[in-house]
Amino acid sequence: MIRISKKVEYALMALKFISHSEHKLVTAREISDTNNIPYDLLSKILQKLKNENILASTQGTNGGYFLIKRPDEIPLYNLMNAIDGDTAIAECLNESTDNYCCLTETCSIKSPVSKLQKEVEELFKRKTISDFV
Amino acid sequence: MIRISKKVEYALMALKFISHSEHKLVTAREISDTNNIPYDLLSKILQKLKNENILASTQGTNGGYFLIKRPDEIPLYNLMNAIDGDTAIAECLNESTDNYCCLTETCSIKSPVSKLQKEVEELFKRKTISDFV
DNA sequence: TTTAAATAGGACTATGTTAGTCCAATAGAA
DNA sequence: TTCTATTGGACTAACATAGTCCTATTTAAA
Repeated sequence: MIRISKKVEYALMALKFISHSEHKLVTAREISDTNNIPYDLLSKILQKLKNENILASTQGTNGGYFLIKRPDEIPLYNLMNAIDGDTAIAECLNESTDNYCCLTETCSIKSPVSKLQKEVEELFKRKTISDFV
Repeated sequence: MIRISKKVEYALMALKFISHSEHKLVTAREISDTNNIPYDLLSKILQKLKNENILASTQGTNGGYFLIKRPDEIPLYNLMNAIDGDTAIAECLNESTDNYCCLTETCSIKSPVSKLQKEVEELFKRKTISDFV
């Protein structure tokens, strides 16, 4: 099963909402209420988008979030990486060394799977947030 | 995270092994031993490939499995469906009615996500087992 | 006709991931 | 000082995946 996570869906909905908003700043509460997204979960997601320099925020009363990149400058690939971490389609394709695959010696399909990985990656790099807003 | 399951990886390895074998029949044990795949798990996978009319089998001593389709006639998409069930990239895109998404009314991204779904699907339909053997 | 080798298949468990919750701290405007 | 908002750590619940165990059933060979 190959699936984009609920968190990424929520992120897309949030970014759509923010990019359509007339106000300078949009609060997590607003987004949560209008899109039926659990508030606490959404907060975490927005923070990750901030850390990835997709959003910026101001705290305190009248605070909120705003976009600091144009939607067409944000590949879906980056969004997914920011939220869920690695996007490798198979564990063994992960760069991190602590994810050593015990089949390394005998694996007969590593090369074609890598190729598939690249094609999926390209698809998700081509897609940007502007395709969703 | 978007990922093909270990089961699908095992299926690809098994199909590669079978398609390269000189013998008419290949046993689950042979495949399991030479590829380091857990025997019981592999058995289940081969049975599913049989139900999907990718493999056929004969039981009993000297029994085993054999391919009944050419690798280039088996889209990766079908393999994944046979083994893991639905391949929708988002829950809400599932056809089955018992998978009702509670965001249906408010979901703002259904249409672009559907489009992405189609593109991913096409990629996995284009790829066939012959790309892996 | 017995035995061994093989597929067939149900039920169960262990582990890991995802989604979601709870709580406390910090920042800033009114 | 109080209220509103982001920040962020820790935890829990639910679910999916991977793997195991056990018992038929089928068939060729001894």
